[in-house]
Amino acid sequence: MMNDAKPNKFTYPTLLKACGDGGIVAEGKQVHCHVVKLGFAGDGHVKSAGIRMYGYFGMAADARKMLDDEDDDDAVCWNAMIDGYFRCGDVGKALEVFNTMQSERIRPGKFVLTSVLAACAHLGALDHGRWVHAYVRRKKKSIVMDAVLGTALLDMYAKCGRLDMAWEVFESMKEKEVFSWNAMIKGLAMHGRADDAVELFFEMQRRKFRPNGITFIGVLNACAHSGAVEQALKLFDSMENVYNIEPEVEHYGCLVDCLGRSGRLEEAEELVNSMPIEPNPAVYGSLLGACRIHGNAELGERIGRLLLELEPNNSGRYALLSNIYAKAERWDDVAEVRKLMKERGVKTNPGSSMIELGGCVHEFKMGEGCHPKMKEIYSTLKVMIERLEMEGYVPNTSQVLFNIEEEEKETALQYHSEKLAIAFGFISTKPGETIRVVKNLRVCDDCHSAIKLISRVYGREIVLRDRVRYHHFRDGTCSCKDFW
DNA sequence: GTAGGGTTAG
Repeated sequence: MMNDAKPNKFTYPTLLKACGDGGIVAEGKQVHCHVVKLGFAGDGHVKSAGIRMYGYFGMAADARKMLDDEDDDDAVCWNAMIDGYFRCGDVGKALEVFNTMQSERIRPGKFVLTSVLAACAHLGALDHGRWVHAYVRRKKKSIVMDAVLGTALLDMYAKCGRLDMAWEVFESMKEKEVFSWNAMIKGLAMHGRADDAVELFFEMQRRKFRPNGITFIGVLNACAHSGAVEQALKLFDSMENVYNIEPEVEHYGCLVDCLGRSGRLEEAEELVNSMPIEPNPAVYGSLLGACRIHGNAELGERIGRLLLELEPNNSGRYALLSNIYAKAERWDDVAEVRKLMKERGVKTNPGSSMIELGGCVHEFKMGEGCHPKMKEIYSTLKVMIERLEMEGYVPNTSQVLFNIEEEEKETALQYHSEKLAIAFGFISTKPGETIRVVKNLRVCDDCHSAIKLISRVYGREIVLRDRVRYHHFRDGTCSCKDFW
């Protein structure tokens, strides 16, 4: 017989997976059609591979349709769906699906729990993450804490502001891999603990783990956010000389960031011009950010104009350039950048802050009044700001039309999203309880100084994660030492 | 008998 090579249901999971990995959408859809025609769509292996493929394509709705169409689904299918929503940027949906899965009495194993922890980490959903941790502990006979699950758990704690718990998990892990060390190093870096991050970098080598390119992104990042320029230069040089790792564009970006933040703008620019690989927009972005911090309008203008052509749709770049002009009181240029943005139809990226209370994630956007307690939140905030003003706080909103690196505009009653989230935290927690907020953009100068004061005046610890790092406010100071 | 799963960075 010559029919041996005819495709059967065993062929399709591999095929779907390959389409997903290769990002070939048209082919993938076609394979899916075949699968349906041949009646294989209900098979668990086929189904999970299809869901995963659509997730990789960024087509969450199609993935969901596959999940819902046939009812033969197991944990692998659900896991593909959770991961799919995560990839598509709908992290809240990922957690929702996890709940649906459990209501259908499918028991999560280590794979699902790992995906869920990644979603919690992203959202800053500490309570959800803690629940997973408790679940893993409860089921320790059936769920083995391997390096991947442990890493996801410690990463969740670090990204949710609990560096102490991240460390505890890390230390207790019997199985560690390079990525576990990387996650812990990055966690320390995010929290501004540069010395500890570098120390751990050496410790991993004493334990015979070889740093890789990602490890270096972690340590270089740590240096950038603590002003440890010499350390960063030394580490960067050692990449090739000692570790035989060729620096990639991201590593150059870290170094440019580090030099620039520390005010060594000439060296930063020199590095951008002399680096052996083509700088990407992120590298120029670091340089532009440094120009804002240090008020260098001359360099800022050159780099800003370049970036506006490289990335005409990135609203953050316009905001940053406009900010640099505003700082130099070049108001005509500020207006021109805004006009350019309007002409090109560039949409601003709205700031949003999340706070998790009672197992529920609340999201706030500036100027948005849809939260049921919005009235109370605004009046609380008004009272708080008045109190701060008595303590010497001066709202810093007069000068710039856009805020830091970003796009938010602030008027008397339009508070930045983190202020709204914090006010909501105040009316929803007991006195003395730590307030934890996660923001999608970077924190601005004004909010930063206001929150410092809030932490002192109201005796509250406030933990704020912005787009790149943590700020622990306590007793009038911030863990970033005002260097961010 | 053959096939489908999770982590760190960007």
